Amino acid sequence: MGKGEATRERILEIAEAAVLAKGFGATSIDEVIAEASLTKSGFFYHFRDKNALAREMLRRYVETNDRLFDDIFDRGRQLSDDPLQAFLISLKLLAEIMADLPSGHPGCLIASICYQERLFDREVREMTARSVQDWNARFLGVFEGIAAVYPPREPVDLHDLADAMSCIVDGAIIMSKTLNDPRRLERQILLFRSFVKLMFSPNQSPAA
Amino acid sequence: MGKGEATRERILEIAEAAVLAKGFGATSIDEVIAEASLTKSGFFYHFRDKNALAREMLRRYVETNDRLFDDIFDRGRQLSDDPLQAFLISLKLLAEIMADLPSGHPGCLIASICYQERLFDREVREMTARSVQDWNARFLGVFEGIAAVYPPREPVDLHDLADAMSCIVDGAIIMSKTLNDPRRLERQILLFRSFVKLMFSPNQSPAA
DNA sequence: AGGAAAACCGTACCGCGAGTACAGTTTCGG
DNA sequence: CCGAAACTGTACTCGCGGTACGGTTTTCCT
Repeated sequence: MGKGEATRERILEIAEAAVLAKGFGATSIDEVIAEASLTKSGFFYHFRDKNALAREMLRRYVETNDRLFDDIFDRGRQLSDDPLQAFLISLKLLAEIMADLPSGHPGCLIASICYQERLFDREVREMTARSVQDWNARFLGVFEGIAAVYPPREPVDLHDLADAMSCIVDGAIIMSKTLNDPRRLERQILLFRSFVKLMFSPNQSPAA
Repeated sequence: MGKGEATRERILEIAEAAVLAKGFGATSIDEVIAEASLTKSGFFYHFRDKNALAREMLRRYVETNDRLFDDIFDRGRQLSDDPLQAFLISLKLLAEIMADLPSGHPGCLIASICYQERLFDREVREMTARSVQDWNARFLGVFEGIAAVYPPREPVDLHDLADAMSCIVDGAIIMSKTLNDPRRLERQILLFRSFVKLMFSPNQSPAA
């Protein structure tokens, strides 16, 4: 990694934390460059404007999350051949990772951008839409695999179930941040896990 | 309603739409007053600063939502004496209302504030936390009523279930806005409805 | 009707942050 | 050691939040 690239990464990291805490519109370049020990000229050498910064931040964020999901679901499949069990394991892993974040989840950049849409150009908004759709498609694949083996107890649209994954995580992040209680995120993920388990588990009376 | 109060309402309405679309930090007072046909002096006559505006916006938003929930859950209870059925009816009503919003849900002000927390004073942040807790408590009461009659199929913490309500709505609003597809919100509410139904329905084999 | 208070308007100003322009300087890699 | 990459420094424009304050209209109450 060249020196320039390292600086870019440093800027992006600082900017992301600031944007998640205060919003994009309220994040000043002056403050970012102060923390990065850089001059304004230095900043604009790397990013032509604030929108370029947003694009790179988003690209970085999506990439990181994609890798995380890849890891988690790969591990789930490694640990069980059964698609339902594999998914339940993955969800547990996800919950653990979220619980282990030192000061809670810093926030979802897509949600942050969503609430400031008019600030960004079309390209950024298309990137957010695309990444959400990608995640939905990923989960849809998982649920289709499960449903092929275990018919759902209630009639359920697998698309909606796939969407629910992102919805719950995003919603729970907001609640965790608002109430300043990081554990809520973990608990909501585990609750969704219960739901999936209940939905696809073979129909039988509970052991007494 | 006096004339001053009407102006205040007009300002709040315009500001809310702008904040939900662009974020608080990026919403300029100049633009708000232009749309409200008001001068800067007029604005500062009503609100001492931007934080006072935020406080009033939030108060208004919470009040509106509280009334909506009151209505919906009252109607549910009117239409069925059974707590589970009443809740399922209320959720259906909620889904319908969300689906009928002409251009989709405009956004959750609490989520918007959450992603710009550092912009607001302690009072505003405490108001958001308090209102979320109130909603959670409301739903907890509902689920306790249901669980008293129908023991849940899976061991579930009713607090988590109550939290899930707000999480899903908030998350689904974000997805709806990001994908520009208002129907997702409705569908997620109905999916949660299926979950509750499945969780508390008496254990029996499905009719063949 | 009249008068006081409420609800504004106009103007002038300050400071901060985004962004531009551009010339000069350091640092790194081949 | 040379050229490109990675910056620094300075100086400027413009829009926005916010202040100050005097003047004007509108409303409401007696």
